[in-house]
Amino acid sequence: MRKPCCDKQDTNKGAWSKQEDQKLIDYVRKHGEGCWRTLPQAAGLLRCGKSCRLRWINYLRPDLKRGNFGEDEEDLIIKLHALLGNRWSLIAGRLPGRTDNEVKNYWNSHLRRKLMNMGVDPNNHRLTLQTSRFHNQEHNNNNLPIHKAALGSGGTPANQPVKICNDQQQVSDESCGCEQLPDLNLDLTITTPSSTSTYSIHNNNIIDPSSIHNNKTNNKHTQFGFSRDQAESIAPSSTLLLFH
DNA sequence: AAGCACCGCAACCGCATCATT
DNA sequence: GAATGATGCGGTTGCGGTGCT
Repeated sequence: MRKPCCDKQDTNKGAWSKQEDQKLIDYVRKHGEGCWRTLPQAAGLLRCGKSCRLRWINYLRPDLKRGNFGEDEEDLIIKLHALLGNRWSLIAGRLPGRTDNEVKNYWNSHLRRKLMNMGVDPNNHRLTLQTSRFHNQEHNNNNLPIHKAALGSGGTPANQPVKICNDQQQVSDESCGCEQLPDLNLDLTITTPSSTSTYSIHNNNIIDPSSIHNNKTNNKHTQFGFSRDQAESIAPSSTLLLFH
């Protein structure tokens, strides 16, 4: 049986005070991140290490970008969620200055609803019947990706609630009478700001340029922020089609 | 102005994963 | 390979703010 991460009797819980914040900031500035377990005592905080870590990462870190998410960030989150699922830390890793908690909260409070209003199941990023039709029509009308078109300002289909085929149930294109989805010709490229390398997803194949060099790293995670295992386990979804 | 409902965010909790011995 | 400890992650909760009646 594992010991609890801290002695809960002697720790504060709940909102952080300014003094606590300042202590944490001072300590991390002096000693850097890490050793979260011993940090509270060393910094004179009556908090558990996990709590300190969370506070620092989600709120006190100097490189945090606070404020509303931009449209491009929204787009990226949706794309990445379609690729990665609820791997918030990986998604946040692609958004400079954003934390996993922030991205997760934003997804749950804004983007989920937006997608649902667009007739996209936020869990599997598949279109439902009504909006498939809408999508086809929309797609024919202009070449904007549906997310761009729908999330953009003005005249969004989100303004017009869309009937979902079947509550909580993934609706297959076939069962809804939609035409078969065309063969994927998806070319979604992910780049890191610090790297010229990319993962390309093309025709359902994930191409990792680094594999060419066969770098033997022990790291589970690649420099791209997610492992090849993860990337390879990603199944293409309808949302990705939207960006086709 | 008061009560209520809803929403967004910060924080907590439990489990998973990684590193070390 | 097993055991143990530290850290990271994702789901969930609870509180405070805001808008509506």
